[in-house]
Amino acid sequence: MKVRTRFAPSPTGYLHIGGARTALFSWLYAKKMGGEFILRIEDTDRERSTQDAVDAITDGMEWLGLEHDEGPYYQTQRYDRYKEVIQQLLDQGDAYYCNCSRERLDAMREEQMANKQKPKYDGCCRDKGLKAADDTVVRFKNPLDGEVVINDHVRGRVVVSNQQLDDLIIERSDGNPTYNLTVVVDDWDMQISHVIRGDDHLNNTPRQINILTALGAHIPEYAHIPMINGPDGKKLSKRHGAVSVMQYHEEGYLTEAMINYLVRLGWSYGDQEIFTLDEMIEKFDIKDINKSSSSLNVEKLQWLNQQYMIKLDPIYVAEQLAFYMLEHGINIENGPKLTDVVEQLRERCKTLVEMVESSRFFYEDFSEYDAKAAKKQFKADTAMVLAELKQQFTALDDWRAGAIHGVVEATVEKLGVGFGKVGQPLRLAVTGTGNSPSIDITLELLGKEKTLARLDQAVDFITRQQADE
RNA sequence: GUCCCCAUCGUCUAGAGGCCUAGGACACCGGGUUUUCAUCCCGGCAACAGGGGUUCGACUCCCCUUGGGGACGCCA
Repeated sequence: MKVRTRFAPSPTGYLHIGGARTALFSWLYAKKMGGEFILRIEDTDRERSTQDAVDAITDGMEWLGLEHDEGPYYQTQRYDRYKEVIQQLLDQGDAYYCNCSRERLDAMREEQMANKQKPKYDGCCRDKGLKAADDTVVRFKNPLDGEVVINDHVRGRVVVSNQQLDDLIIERSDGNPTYNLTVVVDDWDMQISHVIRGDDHLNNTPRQINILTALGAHIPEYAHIPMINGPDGKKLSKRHGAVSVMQYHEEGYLTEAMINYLVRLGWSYGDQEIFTLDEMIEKFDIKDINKSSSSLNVEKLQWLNQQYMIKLDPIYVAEQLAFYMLEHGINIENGPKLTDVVEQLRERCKTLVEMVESSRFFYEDFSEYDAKAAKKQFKADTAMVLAELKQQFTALDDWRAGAIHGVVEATVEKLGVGFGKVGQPLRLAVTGTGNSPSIDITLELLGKEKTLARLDQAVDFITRQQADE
């Protein structure tokens, strides 16, 4: 049987990190097995489903590179089919109409809780033979006894007694089908071979298997993967910051790093930490997925991101960087080539957004210096050092790192001071901060004109500073 | 409350009864390279939740306790 997996989000919000990983695992497995990956939008909750959320999810999938081979299917467009299946269930006596009021249901639940029982529908209308009416729902006749066995590929054998289950609603009084019915019908119709989903659905699985069985449908393989917790080990929530995968995009992470981080969360292949996409596809296997939930750790993501910035082709990284430059209002026409920036800064930055900020001085002038660095580097005699440097640089025609380095060294010698007395003030003067790539390369990329202007500006600044004291 | 699931360093994880003096990675702390900051290299800190079994032998198997998570909706 051909492997067909699916990702079936409900469009009620952004694509969160847990969903993204579930999608990744499904996608990887399909790719590995030469199968297909299907995208299905579960939008039967008309109150909460929005087009914006659909867009947010597809944007996230696109950013991660998780292309689907089929779909997206929308459940709201398959209502005729659900009706048909509900009718079939009704006809064969596996479903019935129920007119119990919400009040009665609520009261019953409360009483059962008070009696320390598991709340469940009591089957009140099961044998009443009610006809369809405005206030009736359709319930599935769940088997009264026996048990359902799930041979989960991650969890192993899970057994649930039918006595724990109840007759769930498959069609609301407004005629809309419910989740447990639509999933079953879709997984069946779409010939899904492996249902890979979050383990919050493990409890739904026995119900779904019962419906599938009543329908005479083939039961798919199941793999319930654990949840992802926040850095504090508690349930993921907005308080933790980045829950939406697109937020990581905004913060300057590469999709390669994100995918690599995600795949290692709950899955491993020996001691290997870094995987190319092809390696992932080759080495991924459901049986190697962990059973326990894991917590998010941004430091590791950052480390991976830097590894990828260093490892990937600078041309590619520069293309990514261009997006952030624009986003952060930097005109890249005003400075060095982005590939040069990438090559010089990738070992000093964890994210592309960081790289934007660290390279800003190449493109934009500034009027303030890093206070701490200024206090340390801009001393009374610094103006003289910088003035001397300016004079030397003005006379330099060969504006390349090697020659620039020579000038700095000559100045150090001429003034009879340590390199630190020259290099650091120079760095601060041209970048506004205490750190940058090596000073000669920094100057080469910055250009002669800007270097001279900034030396002037720094001399001015120091002179005024002296006057103030 | 009832049912289901889970449990190795702070975090991600290796470990399928002897290979474990429990390995790797991130983070952290030292040291080296680097006339800035990083990168890189070397070293260090740090875990089998607790208690019972089974076994010649348990991180590995079973049971209990504890702790965490999930489900219990005319949400998905």
